[in-house]
Amino acid sequence: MEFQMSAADTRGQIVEAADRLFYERGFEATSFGDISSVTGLSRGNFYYHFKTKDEILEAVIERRLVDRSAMIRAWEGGQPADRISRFIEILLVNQTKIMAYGCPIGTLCVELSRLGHAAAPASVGLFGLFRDWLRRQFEALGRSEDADALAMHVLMRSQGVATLAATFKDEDFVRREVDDLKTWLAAQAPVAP
Amino acid sequence: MEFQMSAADTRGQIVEAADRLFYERGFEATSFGDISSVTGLSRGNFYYHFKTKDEILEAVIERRLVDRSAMIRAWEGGQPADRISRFIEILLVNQTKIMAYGCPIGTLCVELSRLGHAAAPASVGLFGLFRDWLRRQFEALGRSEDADALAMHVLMRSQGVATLAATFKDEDFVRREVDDLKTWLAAQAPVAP
DNA sequence: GACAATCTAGGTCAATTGTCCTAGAGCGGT
DNA sequence: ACCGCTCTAGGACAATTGACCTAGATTGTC
Repeated sequence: MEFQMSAADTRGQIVEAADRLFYERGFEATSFGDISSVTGLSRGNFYYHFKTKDEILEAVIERRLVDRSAMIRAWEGGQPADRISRFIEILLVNQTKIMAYGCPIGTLCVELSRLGHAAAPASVGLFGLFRDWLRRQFEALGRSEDADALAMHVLMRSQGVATLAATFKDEDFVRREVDDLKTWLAAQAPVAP
Repeated sequence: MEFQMSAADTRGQIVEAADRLFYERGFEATSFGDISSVTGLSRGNFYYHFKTKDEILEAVIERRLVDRSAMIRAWEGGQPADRISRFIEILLVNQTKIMAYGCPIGTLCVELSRLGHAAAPASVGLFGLFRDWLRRQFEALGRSEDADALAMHVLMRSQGVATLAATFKDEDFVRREVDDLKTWLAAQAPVAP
């Protein structure tokens, strides 16, 4: 190579490629050869930046945590119900990818949980991020009593839509369920303004 | 071996073990060595009964189709709403396994769809089985107009509950969502008897 | 009891896996 | 120009993978 990249850039490149591949193919199904092909970096180079494949997974989870935190932060404006709506609309914004690969968080959690992987709890933390945030929105909506249950309900329906979208690849279904979920949401406010 | 099993028994033993392992670990993550350990049969023996690993997968899908068809047939008694309730209650009956490995159909469909596996459409057929059956129940319930959409809605919520159950392993959540889904179901009948 | 068909065990094969090692290229400071 | 540190490439490693092969054990039929 003529020009050497800074270590941080290379590391970021690896994590970015791994993030995408872990989503599209799954963690176990993604090999170092795959990441090597995508990044153009040699396999041996990975072991300067990471000791094991599991360490790359940790970095990917951390990257997603940062990314999703920023996403949530960008939703701060507007009423609580509008913020929840933005979460629901991820299903439309990322529709193409979801129909092809499912939900990046849900699929990862199930895969890691199933294999009893050490990083499984960390991946659940990704869900926890949205769960806590949704709970706070429902609290702000005046539903402090069952805020967490409502948050789980929204997560549940998002996951269900993502799974069936990846299975049947039906755009109308996604649109319909997003509308239905929004209708449900509108009925959750205990008082009208 | 002292006693030779009939070919059908051996084949069935392989498919049964593969069915369980494909569920618990996933298709790709399950090796011939794993199936060999569980069944006590030699690796080489598999290739007398199946040409490839994909052929075992086809047999597993076929086995599940037969199994789920029988399950559905056993629900024939009672009112349409009661039958749909039995479907919903799978989440409680198989709660332990679902909390450990997710839904056997949903996880398989997503894995095969993601990898672009040739057997992906066949696995979607497993969903189709329940989808069609649920649609017929909603038609019998007097909801011919949107019967399929209602069927997909029930499937969607089941998948969502299964995914979050496998993620958070929260029994109360499952119980709560099953109750909620039944409440929703009770509100779907256009006329009371 | 002998024979042919059916079934099984175990070995071998090339390919791929995650991991490790080392030579050396690129870089910043002197 | 030199040196030491950071970074990279490419090969080697043992282990595991799905697939294939073949000798022989078991079985049913005559």
